[in-house]
Order: sequence, then structure tokens, then C-alpha cells
Amino acid sequence: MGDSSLTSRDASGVERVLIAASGPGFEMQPVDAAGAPTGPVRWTADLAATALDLERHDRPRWVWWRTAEVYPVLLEAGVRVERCHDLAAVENLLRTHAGERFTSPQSVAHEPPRGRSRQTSLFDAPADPAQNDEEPGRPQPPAGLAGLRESHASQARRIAGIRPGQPGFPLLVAAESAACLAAVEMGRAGLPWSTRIHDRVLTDLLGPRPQHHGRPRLLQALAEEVSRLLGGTDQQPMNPDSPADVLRAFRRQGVVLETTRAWELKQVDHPAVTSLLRYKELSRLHVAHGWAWQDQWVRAGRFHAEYVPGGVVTGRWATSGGGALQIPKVMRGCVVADPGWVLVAADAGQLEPRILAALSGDRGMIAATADPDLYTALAQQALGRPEARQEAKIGLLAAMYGARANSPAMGALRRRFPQALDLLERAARTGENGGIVRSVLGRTCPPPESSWQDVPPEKALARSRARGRFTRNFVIQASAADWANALVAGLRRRLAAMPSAGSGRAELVFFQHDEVIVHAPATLAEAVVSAVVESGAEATSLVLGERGVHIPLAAAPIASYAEKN
DNA sequence: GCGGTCTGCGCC
DNA sequence: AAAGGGCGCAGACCGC
Repeated sequence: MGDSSLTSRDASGVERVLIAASGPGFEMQPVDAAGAPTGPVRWTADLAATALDLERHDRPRWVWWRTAEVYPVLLEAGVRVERCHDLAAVENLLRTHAGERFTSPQSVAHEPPRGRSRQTSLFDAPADPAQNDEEPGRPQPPAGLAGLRESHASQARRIAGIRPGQPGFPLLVAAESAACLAAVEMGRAGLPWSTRIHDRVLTDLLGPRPQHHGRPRLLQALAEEVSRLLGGTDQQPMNPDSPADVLRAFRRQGVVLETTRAWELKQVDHPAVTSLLRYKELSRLHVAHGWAWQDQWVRAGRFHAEYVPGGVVTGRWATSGGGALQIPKVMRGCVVADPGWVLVAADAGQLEPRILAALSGDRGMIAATADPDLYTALAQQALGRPEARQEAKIGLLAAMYGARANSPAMGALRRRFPQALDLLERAARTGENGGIVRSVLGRTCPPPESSWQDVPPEKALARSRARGRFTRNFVIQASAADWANALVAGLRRRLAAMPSAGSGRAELVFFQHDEVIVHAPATLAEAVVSAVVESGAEATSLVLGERGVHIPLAAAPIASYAEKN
């Protein structure tokens, strides 16, 4: 398959290849960017060999239904691809843009069994759509190569239709697809995780690993102490895991609580509070990131998560299993580079307010982004005091999240940065009135439920306000996600272009909203730092344009994630 | 016993 | 000091 008849280049020099399972092999066909075939359908029994050959010679944009289903097969065979068009992900983008409701892309692990309609191989459409039990609204895979071709052509038409109003939409499509590739690669590579350090942290905090189920020793001691201080007995111990139990116990002690949330407990003067708060903290570590978690998710020194790009309505990534996006700070020390390797960890400091500056075009706030500590600059400009950093930070975060508190700092910010605060207010009004908002590249929030205001008047107001908070935050969070996907896309491209350094190549191993970790041979450390910084600058330029906004990306080689910040 | 919802808290 | 946006997860809880 060394000849180029399978592919043809489109105007931008990138050819596309549709690929669909067919019997024991795969059908492939070259198409142009508009979706029109530019060559015949070919069949191959050996996908990996064919794909490797094409990837070496033509580097096409692979067009397939869902990256998470086919890319693992290619990676397993040693084939890494440069670019793709993920039809399922793009279908979600197009449908929400057209006003349909959001359906989270399904993780592969949680694919429901399909019984008799089960697919026989990758890309096969379900034998009988009537038997398909997927939730309504979720894009279904088209049948066969012909269906795939039509889906792709349809998407090309719809994207072209969006482009005049949303010039960034093709970039959104490309970045989302690249994110899908990166997600599979990251899940496969895994995050370097020292079970030895993990064991030590757990043992230090909780006591030795219990033989069977049940609480570790120190945790059990804390539970007993809490129970005793709240009037429990050996016969009838109070269960600190049970909110109802805790509320009852406090009430008997004369303390009336609304909830057992930490912030509320902290306001109570009672000897049991300290122990209970400590218990909650440690219990959470035990249940969420304890030995059971390690057994389930860490294999051969790597934490393998399943990442789901676009799994969140705002375009943020989700994970399925393992809670990769919720690793507690106290566990970061478990993330350590292999001997002779480094971690290059980087995060975009204060991403969301910088995004706000760019979206609103507020000159004053854009100027403030030149400061590596944006909040200090804001405090200086709005309040005249750099020491007021914390007030400025809380004020701006409250404005972006929709808190009701209207602090003096927020008022000062509004006077000094009217365009920025006005953008948030307008997004909120739009949402309250049932409208939709979009990210900078065109990712679109779902419409309200058709009957969302069909409730008693006093509830209607609350709902309306809640939706205003959602859309207010959506424009920022979704645009930040646009930026982050562009960062990931650029970084994986640069890392792939790096030479392998004897022991291996630099790999993206972690991504969390605005931060990345690359695991790399130590000799490549500086090159990786440069790649990260360049990718950040590129993302800013591509997604936000040349508006003078700075999004600093602090990247440094470290041995352990605990060294970061 | 099972599945759905609630609660509370980890991360951004 | 107050309790605002987005998630995933585990245990408690509740109804079947």
C-alpha cells in the first residue's frame, strides 16, 4: 500500500481517510475535506500495517467514529497517528451548537452490553437499531463505510455553515479530535505512580493496611474518639460516616446543625469537632485513594485512568474510574519520575481571569495580564493596594461563579474593569432569560429544559438565577477548555516530533483542566520545557487571537509532583 | 439484594 | 466570611 492511490491531498495539503470495520478487516477510502471521495474503497485485513504505511508516507487525517474505540488497537500495534477527525465528538459539538441537549460521550469502560445487537467488531453499526438501548439523543454510529462517508460529508457541510459566524469552529473540531488522541495515549501510558510512597503515606496517616475490610487502626481510633465525644457507647457507637447519626448526636449535645459539612462544623464550639473533621479528611483519603484504589488502578508503577475529552458540558475533560482529576494534594508525592527521567509539570496560572480579559477585550484587564500574578495587578489597579490581592481574587472569582455576595472589591473591579464584568453580567442575563451562550471557539451550552420555568413563581426565580450562574461561568470555563485542548494538541505534536532519547520518548502523562505533566528522559528535559511553553503561546495565539493577553505557563523539570508549587 | 438519589468532599 | 460554576466517587439511605 505504498502507492498514494488511497489518499489525495486537499487544498490544505492534508488528506483524509475514512475507516470502517468490514467483516474480518477494514474498509478505507480517501476523501477530501468536503467529504467527497477522491479514490476507490480499499479493503485491508491488517489495519495496523496499512495504517503504519499511510502514517509514514501521507500522514492523513483519519476519519473514524470514535477514537476511544479504534485508536487503542492501533497503539497496541505500535502505530501512533498524527491527526484524526472524531465523528462522534464532532457530532456532539455540532448538535449542541444547533441547540440540542448535551450528551456526555460515553466511556468505553462503561459501554452498556448490547445483547443480541452487540457489535461484532469495531465500527460496525448495531445490527438492529431498535434493539439499541443507548440513551436517546446520543449520536449513534453510522452503518458501514457508506454511513461514515455520509456522516463526514454532513459534518463538513454543517461546519462550513457555522464558520462565517464562528470562525473558530474548525479549530474547535481539530482540537477536540486531537484531545481524543491524546486522551487514549495518556490512558495507555499512565501516570508514574510509586506504590511504595503511596503505601508509606497511607500507613503514616491511617495506620497499617488492614488485613481485610474495615478501617485502618488510626482511622478506627479517630472514629471511636468521635463516637465517645458525642455520646456513643461501645454497644451503640455513633457512625461518623452517617450524616444523620452525626446530626442526632450533636443535637443530643445541644448543638443544632443544618448539615455536617466541614465549613458548618468549623463554626461549632464542641470538643468533638476537631476529631470529626480530621476523621472526615482521613476517611476520604482511605476510601477514595487508599489501598483499594491502588489495587484497582495502579499497574506496574503506572496509574491508568480513562480520560474522556468533552465529557463535561463545558468541554472540560472527564475521567471514568480512578478519579484522575481529583488526586488529593497530599498524594502528589506518589507521582515520581522513573530513574533517569523527569516530570515536566506545567500549569497555566490564573487561566480563567486571563480568558475573561481576552473575551471581553477589556483594555485594563488585558494590560494586567502582563503581570505573572494577575490578582496582585488587579488589586493594585482596582483597589490601589497590591496587598488587597486576596480581596481582588475572591471578588473576581465570585463574579465568574455568580456568587450573590457583592463585596466592595467586586464593586471596585466593576468600576475599573467595566467591560470584563459586563461580559459576565450579560452572559448571566442571557441564561436567566433562557438563552444560550458559546465559548470563544463556538462550543455551546445546552438550552434550558423546555419546561424549566413551569414551576411555582418562587422556584422559577431560583431556577432562572441558577441558569444565569451556569451561563455566566460557561463562557469562561468553556473558553478555558478550548484553550487547554489547543495546548494539549500542540504539545502532543511537539513531543511526537522530538527524537527518542535512548531510553524512550517524552510522553504526556497527565492533564487536568489547566495543567500538564510530561514524563521524559532527563536528557530531554529542557526541550520538553520549551515545547510546553511554545504550545501555550501557540494556544493563546490560535484560540484568543493577537489581543495582547498573556497566559504564562510555568514549566519546570522535577522528580516528584510534590515539588510543584 | 438491587438500583437510584442524596450527601459530602476531593480536584479545577 | 460565606456557601457561587464544573465534575467523580463512595457510603449512606431509601424504596422496591
